[in-house]
Amino acid sequence: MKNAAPSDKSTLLIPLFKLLNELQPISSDFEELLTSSFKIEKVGKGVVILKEGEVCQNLWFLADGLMRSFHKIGDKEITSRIMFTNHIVISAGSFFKQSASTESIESLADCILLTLPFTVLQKVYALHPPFNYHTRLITEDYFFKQEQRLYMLRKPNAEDKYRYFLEHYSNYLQAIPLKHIASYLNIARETLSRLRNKK
Amino acid sequence: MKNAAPSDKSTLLIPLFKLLNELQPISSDFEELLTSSFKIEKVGKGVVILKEGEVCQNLWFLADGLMRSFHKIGDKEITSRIMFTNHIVISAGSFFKQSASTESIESLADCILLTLPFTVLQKVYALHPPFNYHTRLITEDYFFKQEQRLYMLRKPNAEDKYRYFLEHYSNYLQAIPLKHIASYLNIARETLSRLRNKK
DNA sequence: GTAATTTGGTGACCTACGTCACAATTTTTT
DNA sequence: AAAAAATTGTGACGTAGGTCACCAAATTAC
Repeated sequence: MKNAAPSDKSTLLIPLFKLLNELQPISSDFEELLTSSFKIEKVGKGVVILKEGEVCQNLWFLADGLMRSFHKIGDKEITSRIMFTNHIVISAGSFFKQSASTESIESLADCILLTLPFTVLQKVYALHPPFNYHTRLITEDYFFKQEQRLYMLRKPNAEDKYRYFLEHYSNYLQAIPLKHIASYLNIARETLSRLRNKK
Repeated sequence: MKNAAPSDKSTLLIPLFKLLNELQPISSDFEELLTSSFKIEKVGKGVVILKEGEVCQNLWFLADGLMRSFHKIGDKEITSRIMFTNHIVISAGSFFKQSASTESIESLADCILLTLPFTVLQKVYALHPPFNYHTRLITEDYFFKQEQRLYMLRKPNAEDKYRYFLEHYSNYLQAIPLKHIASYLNIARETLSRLRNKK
């Protein structure tokens, strides 16, 4: 853990509050409520924060670092999402329905996480119903991104899929091990290796 | 159009209100507001209700019938979703952001639609903020279903994809032309034909 | 700084499935 | 009820990309 980034909650939450305020301004009271609802947590690289089969009891705001979600088919790991700094991390189905997760989530780098338990979030909603508006829009946005990913997976060949990745995530190319990118794009590690070197 | 189903709004909206009430009971005042916000519309088979490039200005509640969304790659149509009776029909990205749609939506059978324009929906939210709660949960649910579809597209072979379809939609098998199912599963029409007949 | 482990690159091989072409069947039109 | 159009089935064939095996390079551990 070489990370020397600022590590107090209010600082780390600035990007989240910025996002919320852009959707609809929030009061400083509510900001405080939210701040006190999150718990700060640091994890090193390669830590599994949610294991297949468990219930995803937390929502994480990834203040710094990189994560991926994956599930197993036989002894193979399929990377389903790659998640970046200042994004929300959950296993959607499991968190929303508080049911067993079909995927695991692990860190691909040292991470700073702000953890919000499901139960606490429900209290936040109860205390502050307008927050449903914010989360509705955020969920809509994540829905939209899922749709993009579905388009990607339907691309007719490996090259088009890789091109999609370049267009959307080129700034993260260095940080993510090739094998995870390949798995995310649903192509073989070797195919991606050839693709990026040839041509 | 051979459909002789009941055709008054309040009757057609019963399944929607049932869904809403299960999430959180709604007042009869609000039910009335919603009912008056929807417009009833019937379309025959093969009608395109949203064209690629247009803004998806409506949310539709599909009271009866069957629809699909698709986009073009070259001269090929890729079916992205198949939508059933009593489900909400939108082009998510386009509707949420009121931006140009990347997909078209067309009816696969005679349909009864209940149409709610985006602008009217915004007024509904304004008049009745708790409705954000309902739509948040509904969006979460659709998000979850998207996730399922992503799993499907990552299945390692055509047979597994077809099996997924059988498990989830076997009751609609007859109603949907094979070529659309194949396209939805991202496999060739011919492959699906062989799959279902052989074995 | 060296050993151990993980990750990425490259060749050889093979097969699942896409494509093309056309026939059979079903549905729609008139 | 016949004709036309759309949908599905089936064979022949080609290839993109998966798998296996192994080496090179980079990262991590000690």
